[in-house]
Amino acid sequence: VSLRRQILEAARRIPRGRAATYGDVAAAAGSPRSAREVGRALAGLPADTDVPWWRIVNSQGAISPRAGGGAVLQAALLAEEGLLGADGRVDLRRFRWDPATETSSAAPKAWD
DNA sequence: ATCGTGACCTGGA
DNA sequence: CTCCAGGCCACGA
Repeated sequence: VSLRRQILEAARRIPRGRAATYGDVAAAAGSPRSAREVGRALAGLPADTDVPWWRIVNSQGAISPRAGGGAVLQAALLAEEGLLGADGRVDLRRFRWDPATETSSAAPKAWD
């Protein structure tokens, strides 16, 4: 369960207004190749978890098609944080979370 | 303990 | 855009 805990701890660090990919979280958890395990860990989260699971999307910036019933809620939450683009996907170029920048609102570097 | 199967993925063709 | 194969981990038999 160690890896799973690592994953959840990493996911919990994602600040508001930012999103991360499954791969990012896996890497932050110390297992870069376990993106799928991230999805599995999220699937088992309790409803009252403090983990911002909705900020985790796939490498395309899209909500995982296998996200189950939570997909709709996820889209709503992402939209609320202004992360969702017009195409229904997160623009990772702008909002991708950098594990190195701890809490900070660390200036999301300007994009263009 | 081993073995087989499945999973909210990812990158390449 | 779709299809294909790889790789890591957890779980049940």
